[in-house]
Amino acid sequence: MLRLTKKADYGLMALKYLAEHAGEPSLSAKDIAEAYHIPPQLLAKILQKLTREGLLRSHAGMNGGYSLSRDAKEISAFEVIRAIDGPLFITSCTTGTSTCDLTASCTIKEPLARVNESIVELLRNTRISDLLDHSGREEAPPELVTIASVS
Amino acid sequence: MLRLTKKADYGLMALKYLAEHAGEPSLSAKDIAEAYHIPPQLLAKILQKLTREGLLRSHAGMNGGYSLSRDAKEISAFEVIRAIDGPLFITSCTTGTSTCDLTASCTIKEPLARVNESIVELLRNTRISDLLDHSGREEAPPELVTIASVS
DNA sequence: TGAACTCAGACTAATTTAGTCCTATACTCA
DNA sequence: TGAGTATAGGACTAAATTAGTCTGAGTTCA
Repeated sequence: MLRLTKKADYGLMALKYLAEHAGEPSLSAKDIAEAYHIPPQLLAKILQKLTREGLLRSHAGMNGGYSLSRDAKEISAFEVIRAIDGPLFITSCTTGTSTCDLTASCTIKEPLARVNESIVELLRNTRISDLLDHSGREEAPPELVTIASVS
Repeated sequence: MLRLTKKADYGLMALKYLAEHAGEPSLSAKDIAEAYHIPPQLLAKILQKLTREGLLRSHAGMNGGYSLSRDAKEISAFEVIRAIDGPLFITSCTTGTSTCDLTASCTIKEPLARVNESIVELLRNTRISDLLDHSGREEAPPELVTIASVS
Protein backbone atom coordinates (compact mmCIF):
# COMPACT_ATOMS: atom_id res chain seq x y z
CA MET A 1 0.00 0.00 0.00
CA LEU A 2 2.94 2.26 -0.42
CA ARG A 3 3.43 2.67 3.26
CA LEU A 4 6.47 3.49 5.32
CA THR A 5 7.34 0.83 7.86
CA LYS A 6 6.85 1.63 11.51
CA LYS A 7 10.57 1.44 11.93
CA ALA A 8 11.05 4.23 9.45
CA ASP A 9 8.38 6.21 11.25
CA TYR A 10 10.09 5.64 14.55
CA GLY A 11 13.39 6.63 13.06
CA LEU A 12 12.01 9.88 11.73
CA MET A 13 10.34 10.63 15.02
CA ALA A 14 13.53 9.98 16.91
CA LEU A 15 15.54 12.21 14.63
CA LYS A 16 13.00 14.92 14.96
CA TYR A 17 13.18 14.60 18.72
CA LEU A 18 16.94 14.80 18.66
CA ALA A 19 16.75 17.84 16.44
CA GLU A 20 14.44 19.52 18.91
CA HIS A 21 16.81 18.80 21.74
CA ALA A 22 19.95 19.60 19.84
CA GLY A 23 21.39 21.70 22.65
CA GLU A 24 21.23 19.11 25.37
CA PRO A 25 24.12 16.67 25.89
CA SER A 26 22.83 13.44 24.47
CA LEU A 27 19.62 11.48 24.72
CA SER A 28 19.47 7.77 25.25
CA ALA A 29 17.32 5.42 23.23
CA LYS A 30 15.30 4.91 26.37
CA ASP A 31 14.60 8.62 26.73
CA ILE A 32 13.28 8.89 23.21
CA ALA A 33 11.35 5.66 23.41
CA GLU A 34 9.59 6.87 26.52
CA ALA A 35 8.76 10.21 24.98
CA TYR A 36 6.97 8.50 22.10
CA HIS A 37 5.89 5.26 23.73
CA ILE A 38 7.94 3.18 21.36
CA PRO A 39 9.33 -0.23 22.41
CA PRO A 40 12.75 0.76 23.75
CA GLN A 41 14.66 -2.20 22.40
CA LEU A 42 13.23 -1.75 18.98
CA LEU A 43 14.11 1.91 18.90
CA ALA A 44 17.59 1.03 20.11
CA LYS A 45 18.01 -1.17 17.07
CA ILE A 46 16.87 1.57 14.79
CA LEU A 47 19.17 4.13 16.30
CA GLN A 48 22.08 1.75 16.02
CA LYS A 49 21.37 1.36 12.35
CA LEU A 50 21.17 5.09 11.85
CA THR A 51 24.48 5.42 13.63
CA ARG A 52 26.10 2.87 11.38
CA GLU A 53 24.82 4.80 8.40
CA GLY A 54 26.39 7.94 9.73
CA LEU A 55 23.27 9.90 10.51
CA LEU A 56 23.76 9.79 14.25
CA ARG A 57 26.66 9.94 16.62
CA SER A 58 26.52 7.56 19.56
CA HIS A 59 28.13 7.64 22.94
CA ALA A 60 28.18 4.49 25.05
CA GLY A 61 28.32 4.25 28.77
CA MET A 62 26.67 6.21 31.48
CA ASN A 63 24.97 9.38 30.40
CA GLY A 64 25.57 8.16 26.89
CA GLY A 65 23.10 8.38 24.07
CA TYR A 66 22.69 9.75 20.60
CA SER A 67 22.92 13.03 18.82
CA LEU A 68 22.59 14.13 15.23
CA SER A 69 25.80 13.88 13.30
CA ARG A 70 24.78 16.80 11.13
CA ASP A 71 22.44 19.74 11.26
CA ALA A 72 18.77 18.80 10.95
CA LYS A 73 18.69 20.82 7.74
CA GLU A 74 21.29 18.53 6.23
CA ILE A 75 19.50 15.26 6.88
CA SER A 76 16.77 14.20 4.49
CA ALA A 77 13.84 11.91 5.17
CA PHE A 78 15.08 9.85 2.27
CA GLU A 79 18.37 9.08 3.98
CA VAL A 80 16.59 7.98 7.11
CA ILE A 81 14.16 5.76 5.28
CA ARG A 82 16.82 4.20 3.16
CA ALA A 83 19.06 3.60 6.15
CA ILE A 84 16.29 1.77 7.94
CA ASP A 85 14.31 0.09 5.21
CA GLY A 86 16.90 -0.22 2.51
CA PRO A 87 16.63 1.09 -1.03
CA LEU A 88 13.31 2.44 -2.10
CA PHE A 89 11.59 0.81 -5.02
CA ILE A 90 8.00 1.38 -5.79
CA THR A 91 7.62 -1.68 -7.96
CA SER A 92 8.11 -5.14 -6.57
CA CYS A 93 9.89 -5.97 -9.81
CA THR A 94 12.97 -3.89 -9.41
CA THR A 95 14.19 -5.19 -6.11
CA GLY A 96 17.65 -4.22 -7.13
CA THR A 97 19.07 -7.71 -6.92
CA SER A 98 17.14 -9.83 -9.34
CA THR A 99 15.52 -8.46 -12.40
CA CYS A 100 11.82 -9.00 -12.76
CA ASP A 101 11.09 -12.70 -12.95
CA LEU A 102 8.28 -11.82 -15.28
CA THR A 103 11.21 -11.25 -17.60
CA ALA A 104 10.42 -9.35 -20.72
CA SER A 105 6.76 -9.25 -19.90
CA CYS A 106 6.85 -6.61 -17.20
CA THR A 107 6.86 -3.54 -19.36
CA ILE A 108 5.30 -1.49 -16.66
CA LYS A 109 8.38 -1.11 -14.59
CA GLU A 110 10.11 1.44 -16.73
CA PRO A 111 7.44 4.13 -16.63
CA LEU A 112 6.91 3.53 -12.94
CA ALA A 113 10.59 3.96 -12.35
CA ARG A 114 10.09 7.59 -13.21
CA VAL A 115 7.39 7.92 -10.60
CA ASN A 116 9.78 6.26 -8.22
CA GLU A 117 12.44 8.81 -9.02
CA SER A 118 10.04 11.61 -8.32
CA ILE A 119 9.13 10.20 -4.95
CA VAL A 120 12.77 9.82 -4.04
CA GLU A 121 13.35 13.40 -5.05
CA LEU A 122 10.41 14.41 -2.93
CA LEU A 123 11.81 12.68 0.11
CA ARG A 124 15.26 14.01 -0.57
CA ASN A 125 13.86 17.50 -0.39
CA THR A 126 12.16 16.80 2.89
CA ARG A 127 14.59 17.46 5.68
CA ILE A 128 14.39 16.61 9.34
CA SER A 129 14.17 20.31 9.99
CA ASP A 130 10.98 20.35 7.94
CA LEU A 131 9.40 18.01 10.43
CA LEU A 132 9.86 20.40 13.30
CA ASP A 133 6.90 22.33 14.50
CA HIS A 134 6.85 25.60 12.64
CA SER A 135 3.74 26.94 14.29
CA GLY A 136 4.47 30.52 15.20
CA ARG A 137 6.86 31.03 12.37
CA GLU A 138 5.89 32.85 9.26
CA GLU A 139 8.18 31.39 6.66
CA ALA A 140 7.12 29.27 3.72
CA PRO A 141 5.40 26.47 5.53
CA PRO A 142 2.76 24.68 3.52
CA GLU A 143 3.84 23.66 0.05
CA LEU A 144 6.89 21.50 0.19
CA VAL A 145 6.78 20.85 -3.48
CA THR A 146 4.80 21.77 -6.47
CA ILE A 147 4.11 19.33 -9.18
CA ALA A 148 3.72 20.29 -12.76
CA SER A 149 2.22 17.68 -14.97
CA VAL A 150 3.67 17.55 -18.43
CA SER A 151 2.16 14.49 -20.05
CA MET B 1 9.70 0.05 2.00
CA LEU B 2 7.22 2.12 0.15
CA ARG B 3 6.49 -0.58 -2.32
CA LEU B 4 3.46 -1.33 -4.42
CA THR B 5 1.95 -4.72 -3.77
CA LYS B 6 2.26 -7.35 -6.44
CA LYS B 7 -1.47 -7.20 -6.85
CA ALA B 8 -1.28 -3.56 -7.77
CA ASP B 9 1.52 -4.35 -10.17
CA TYR B 10 -0.52 -7.10 -11.74
CA GLY B 11 -3.49 -4.79 -12.00
CA LEU B 12 -1.49 -2.14 -13.76
CA MET B 13 0.02 -4.68 -16.10
CA ALA B 14 -3.39 -6.07 -16.94
CA LEU B 15 -4.82 -2.65 -17.65
CA LYS B 16 -1.87 -1.83 -19.80
CA TYR B 17 -2.41 -5.04 -21.70
CA LEU B 18 -6.07 -4.29 -22.17
CA ALA B 19 -5.20 -0.82 -23.37
CA GLU B 20 -2.84 -2.27 -25.94
CA HIS B 21 -5.52 -4.62 -27.20
CA ALA B 22 -8.32 -2.12 -27.05
CA GLY B 23 -9.57 -2.97 -30.51
CA GLU B 24 -10.06 -6.68 -29.97
CA PRO B 25 -13.33 -8.00 -28.52
CA SER B 26 -12.47 -8.83 -24.93
CA LEU B 27 -9.69 -10.64 -23.20
CA SER B 28 -10.21 -13.16 -20.46
CA ALA B 29 -8.36 -13.17 -17.19
CA LYS B 30 -6.70 -16.34 -18.37
CA ASP B 31 -5.43 -14.69 -21.54
CA ILE B 32 -3.80 -11.88 -19.62
CA ALA B 33 -2.46 -14.14 -16.91
CA GLU B 34 -0.78 -16.30 -19.51
CA ALA B 35 0.71 -13.33 -21.28
CA TYR B 36 2.42 -12.20 -18.11
CA HIS B 37 2.82 -15.48 -16.27
CA ILE B 38 0.63 -14.39 -13.41
CA PRO B 39 -1.38 -16.90 -11.35
CA PRO B 40 -4.70 -16.90 -13.23
CA GLN B 41 -6.95 -17.12 -10.22
CA LEU B 42 -5.17 -14.30 -8.50
CA LEU B 43 -5.44 -12.10 -11.53
CA ALA B 44 -9.09 -13.01 -11.80
CA LYS B 45 -9.63 -11.68 -8.31
CA ILE B 46 -7.87 -8.48 -9.15
CA LEU B 47 -9.83 -7.92 -12.32
CA GLN B 48 -13.05 -8.56 -10.45
CA LYS B 49 -12.13 -5.88 -8.00
CA LEU B 50 -11.29 -3.44 -10.75
CA THR B 51 -14.62 -4.20 -12.32
CA ARG B 52 -16.46 -3.52 -9.09
CA GLU B 53 -14.64 -0.22 -8.85
CA GLY B 54 -15.78 0.68 -12.31
CA LEU B 55 -12.46 0.65 -14.08
CA LEU B 56 -13.25 -2.40 -16.17
CA ARG B 57 -16.25 -3.82 -17.90
CA SER B 58 -16.72 -7.54 -17.62
CA HIS B 59 -18.52 -9.95 -19.79
CA ALA B 60 -19.25 -13.47 -18.62
CA GLY B 61 -19.75 -16.53 -20.70
CA MET B 62 -18.00 -17.92 -23.68
CA ASN B 63 -15.65 -15.48 -25.36
CA GLY B 64 -16.21 -13.28 -22.39
CA GLY B 65 -13.58 -11.28 -20.61
CA TYR B 66 -12.68 -7.76 -19.66
CA SER B 67 -12.24 -4.45 -21.36
CA LEU B 68 -11.45 -0.95 -20.18
CA SER B 69 -14.52 0.98 -19.15
CA ARG B 70 -12.86 4.21 -20.22
CA ASP B 71 -10.10 5.35 -22.48
CA ALA B 72 -6.62 4.51 -21.19
CA LYS B 73 -5.96 8.22 -21.02
CA GLU B 74 -8.76 8.60 -18.51
CA ILE B 75 -7.59 5.99 -16.04
CA SER B 76 -4.88 6.92 -13.60
CA ALA B 77 -2.43 4.66 -11.86
CA PHE B 78 -3.75 6.06 -8.63
CA GLU B 79 -7.24 4.76 -9.27
CA VAL B 80 -5.93 1.31 -9.99
CA ILE B 81 -3.75 1.19 -6.93
CA ARG B 82 -6.47 2.48 -4.68
CA ALA B 83 -9.00 0.05 -6.08
CA ILE B 84 -6.71 -2.86 -5.36
CA ASP B 85 -4.82 -1.87 -2.25
CA GLY B 86 -7.18 0.59 -0.68
CA PRO B 87 -6.42 4.16 0.30
CA LEU B 88 -2.84 5.25 0.08
CA PHE B 89 -1.14 6.47 3.22
CA ILE B 90 2.55 6.82 3.49
CA THR B 91 2.60 6.82 7.28
CA SER B 92 1.49 3.84 9.29
CA CYS B 93 -0.12 6.30 11.65
CA THR B 94 -2.85 7.61 9.44
CA THR B 95 -4.52 4.37 8.55
CA GLY B 96 -7.68 6.30 8.02
CA THR B 97 -9.67 4.40 10.59
CA SER B 98 -7.91 4.84 13.88
CA THR B 99 -5.86 7.86 14.68
CA CYS B 100 -2.29 7.29 15.65
CA ASP B 101 -2.12 5.31 18.86
CA LEU B 102 0.96 7.28 19.69
CA THR B 103 -1.63 9.96 20.27
CA ALA B 104 -0.28 13.43 20.57
CA SER B 105 3.27 12.22 20.34
CA CYS B 106 3.38 11.50 16.63
CA THR B 107 4.05 14.98 15.37
CA ILE B 108 5.67 13.68 12.30
CA LYS B 109 2.55 12.69 10.53
CA GLU B 110 1.42 16.12 9.53
CA PRO B 111 4.44 17.12 7.48
CA LEU B 112 4.57 13.69 5.93
CA ALA B 113 0.96 14.01 4.94
CA ARG B 114 2.09 16.64 2.51
CA VAL B 115 4.59 14.28 0.98
CA ASN B 116 1.79 11.79 0.78
CA GLU B 117 -0.37 14.28 -1.08
CA SER B 118 2.37 14.88 -3.57
CA ILE B 119 2.76 11.21 -4.26
CA VAL B 120 -0.95 10.82 -4.78
CA GLU B 121 -0.87 13.72 -7.18
CA LEU B 122 2.02 12.09 -8.96
CA LEU B 123 0.10 8.87 -9.41
CA ARG B 124 -3.01 10.71 -10.40
CA ASN B 125 -1.09 12.28 -13.24
CA THR B 126 0.20 8.95 -14.38
CA ARG B 127 -2.31 7.40 -16.74
CA ILE B 128 -2.53 3.92 -18.11
CA SER B 129 -1.78 5.41 -21.49
CA ASP B 130 1.53 6.61 -20.08
CA LEU B 131 2.50 3.03 -19.46
CA LEU B 132 2.19 2.09 -23.08
CA ASP B 133 5.29 1.78 -25.13
CA HIS B 134 5.96 5.16 -26.66
CA SER B 135 9.10 4.18 -28.49
CA GLY B 136 8.83 5.67 -31.95
CA ARG B 137 6.77 8.62 -30.85
CA GLU B 138 8.26 12.03 -30.46
CA GLU B 139 5.98 13.63 -27.95
CA ALA B 140 6.90 14.66 -24.44
CA PRO B 141 8.04 11.36 -23.07
CA PRO B 142 10.53 11.53 -20.24
CA GLU B 143 9.66 13.96 -17.50
CA LEU B 144 6.33 13.16 -15.99
CA VAL B 145 6.68 15.76 -13.33
CA THR B 146 9.05 18.38 -12.20
CA ILE B 147 9.57 19.10 -8.61
CA ALA B 148 10.41 22.47 -7.26
CA SER B 149 11.61 22.52 -3.72
CA VAL B 150 10.43 25.45 -1.69
CA SER B 151 11.56 24.77 1.86
C1' DT C 1 33.00 -2.07 40.80
C1' DG C 2 28.49 -1.34 39.29
C1' DA C 3 24.95 1.39 37.19
C1' DA C 4 23.53 3.10 32.82
C1' DC C 5 24.47 3.10 28.48
C1' DT C 6 25.38 1.27 23.34
C1' DC C 7 26.05 -2.80 20.15
C1' DA C 8 24.72 -6.92 17.85
C1' DG C 9 22.77 -11.24 16.59
C1' DA C 10 19.38 -14.79 17.12
C1' DC C 11 14.92 -15.58 17.96
C1' DT C 12 9.63 -15.40 18.21
C1' DA C 13 5.26 -13.24 17.28
C1' DA C 14 2.19 -10.69 14.61
C1' DT C 15 0.61 -8.88 10.51
C1' DT C 16 0.26 -8.49 5.75
C1' DT C 17 0.47 -10.24 1.15
C1' DA C 18 0.23 -13.95 -2.16
C1' DG C 19 -1.89 -17.58 -3.86
C1' DT C 20 -5.30 -21.70 -3.90
C1' DC C 21 -9.70 -24.11 -3.65
C1' DC C 22 -14.29 -24.60 -4.19
C1' DT C 23 -18.82 -23.43 -5.47
C1' DA C 24 -22.16 -20.51 -7.71
C1' DT C 25 -23.75 -17.91 -11.43
C1' DA C 26 -23.85 -15.83 -16.18
C1' DC C 27 -23.57 -16.07 -21.03
C1' DT C 28 -22.82 -18.26 -25.71
C1' DC C 29 -23.30 -21.27 -29.17
C1' DA C 30 -24.14 -25.50 -31.36
C1' DT D 1 -31.41 -26.93 -23.88
C1' DG D 2 -27.22 -28.28 -22.23
C1' DA D 3 -22.19 -28.38 -22.57
C1' DG D 4 -18.48 -25.35 -22.31
C1' DT D 5 -16.29 -21.19 -21.01
C1' DA D 6 -16.29 -17.35 -18.56
C1' DT D 7 -16.91 -14.14 -14.34
C1' DA D 8 -18.06 -13.75 -9.08
C1' DG D 9 -16.84 -14.38 -4.61
C1' DG D 10 -15.97 -16.39 -0.06
C1' DA D 11 -12.98 -19.29 2.75
C1' DC D 12 -8.82 -20.94 3.30
C1' DT D 13 -3.59 -21.88 3.40
C1' DA D 14 1.09 -20.52 2.56
C1' DA D 15 4.70 -17.39 2.25
C1' DA D 16 6.94 -13.29 3.23
C1' DT D 17 7.64 -9.27 5.66
C1' DT D 18 7.55 -6.49 9.74
C1' DA D 19 7.48 -5.88 14.66
C1' DG D 20 9.14 -6.83 18.77
C1' DT D 21 11.85 -9.70 22.46
C1' DC D 22 15.71 -11.95 24.62
C1' DT D 23 20.34 -12.55 25.69
C1' DG D 24 24.96 -11.45 26.09
C1' DA D 25 28.30 -8.89 25.11
C1' DG D 26 31.58 -4.17 25.21
C1' DT D 27 31.88 1.14 27.14
C1' DT D 28 31.94 4.83 30.07
C1' DC D 29 31.96 7.17 34.18
C1' DA D 30 31.39 8.15 38.95
